[in-house]
Amino acid sequence: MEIEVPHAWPDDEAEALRIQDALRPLVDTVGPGPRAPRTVAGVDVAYGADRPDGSTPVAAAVVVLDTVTLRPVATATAVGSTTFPYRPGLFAFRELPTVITALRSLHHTPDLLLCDGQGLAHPRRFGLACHLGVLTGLPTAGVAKNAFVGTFSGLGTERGEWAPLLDGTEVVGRALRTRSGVKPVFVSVGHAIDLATASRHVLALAPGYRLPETTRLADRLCRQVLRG
DNA sequence: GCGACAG
DNA sequence: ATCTTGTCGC
Repeated sequence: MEIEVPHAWPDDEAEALRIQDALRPLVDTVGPGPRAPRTVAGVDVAYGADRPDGSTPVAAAVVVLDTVTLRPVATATAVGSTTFPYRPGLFAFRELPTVITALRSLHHTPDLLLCDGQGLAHPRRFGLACHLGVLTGLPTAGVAKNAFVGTFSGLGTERGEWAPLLDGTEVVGRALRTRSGVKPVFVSVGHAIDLATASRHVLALAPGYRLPETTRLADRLCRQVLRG
């Protein structure tokens, strides 16, 4: 698919913050997004050992699933390297360049993109999923294994139950139980979709494990690519 | 000032 | 994220 990147990739923190500020107003937090997506893509990145020159090997994978069969219908991968260090809140600048490369080689445009990490549940309301949504124009949502900002309480123990993720009084996402008795995942809006719709799709994509099949398959693929 | 901090 | 096999428990 075609992706226009409106900014150069920053090499320092201050520039990265400026880019987030500039792109944040472009996020569509209303949606409602696809009610019945036919395909959903999972995106993930794996890292190798830091090189002596300070760069880090990166492999990105995109796996498109048919929402009915939950089987892959298309995949794309890319390898690269990063010099941007890991900084909570600036995660996207470390991962997105290679992810964009992979997406550009994808011969299919999914109805929804699920990212590993946060969307609006971010200190400046512009997590990885928001950033990728703005760059691609596709509906996106974040599915994180841990909360970044926000707290929740009163979450039931059964699969399907959820509790709002609150940052002060603002709902920034949702703690969603995808497996009974197992730690929830943290869903937040990325772009062009609403929270309830995004959560519904995440639950449907995770019939057997805590993480949705999209991210499980993307995770497996990028690790495989990183090796050889 | 101290600790926390998506992947 | 990554370094890593078996193992305790439902």
